Amino acid sequence: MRFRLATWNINSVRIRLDLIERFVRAHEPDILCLQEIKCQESQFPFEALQALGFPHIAVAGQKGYHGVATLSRLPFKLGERRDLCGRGHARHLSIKLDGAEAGQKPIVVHNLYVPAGGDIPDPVINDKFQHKLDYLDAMTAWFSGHRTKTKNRMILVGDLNVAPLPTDVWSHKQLLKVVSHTPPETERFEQVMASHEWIDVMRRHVPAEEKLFTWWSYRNRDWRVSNRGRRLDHIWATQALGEAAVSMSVIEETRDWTRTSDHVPVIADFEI
DNA sequence: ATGGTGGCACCGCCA
Repeated sequence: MRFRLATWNINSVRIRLDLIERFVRAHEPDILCLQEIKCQESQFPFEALQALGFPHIAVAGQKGYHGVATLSRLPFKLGERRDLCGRGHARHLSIKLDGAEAGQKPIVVHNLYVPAGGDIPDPVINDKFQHKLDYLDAMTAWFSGHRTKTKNRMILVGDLNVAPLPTDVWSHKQLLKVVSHTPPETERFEQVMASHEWIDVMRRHVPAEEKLFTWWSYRNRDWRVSNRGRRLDHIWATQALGEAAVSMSVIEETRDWTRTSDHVPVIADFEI
């Protein structure tokens, strides 16, 4: 079984349907995980996305903010929608892929949108930063509770809003005090990864010495020239699927499209 | 050192 998985923080699914169509036609993902859909499930453009070749759709939405959706050409069962910090935010959704081989566990795909954390990296005066740290801790606790780390077949994708490595930001030194790359965040990020021996699929394909970004601020006019990017979007796999991710690519071309998202899609091909 | 942009929904919030 081979499938192509893509993740993209779309920053409003409703106003970027044309860009989703353009991306899907060019890259033909079998599963597309979207974050920041910014709408309720009742407002979600099911018909338009089904028409793009995704008959199977799961949505966790809320009014105006956040929200994730997983679109699939392959049949799946809805897993769960976790509210990790109990604030009623729609930030997680998991699915279980059908068609697994006899005797194998299903493949679970987690789609996550970790809180951005606000501007000031101080949990005492900035509750949004506290929430982000709590959210990462809750992820660690959650995955620590999973058994059979080597046999569970799970993929986790999404906008995790942390750039963990020095080469995941345009300037390690200048961003150490900027939310997304501060030590309290990157340390927790490492703890989440360790909690289930998650594999960083993107870094399996691009050496840690090389810069690798998935997000460029809207505030930099010429994003390609200034290249002040960060790697905020991630694809992880459990040990049982680590070798199955046979290729990975960051689709930078979408960042040049008119009225696009500030995040670009990341694709991984799995050969199970 | 500062301000720079964008979406949604409300008369700012969140990113």
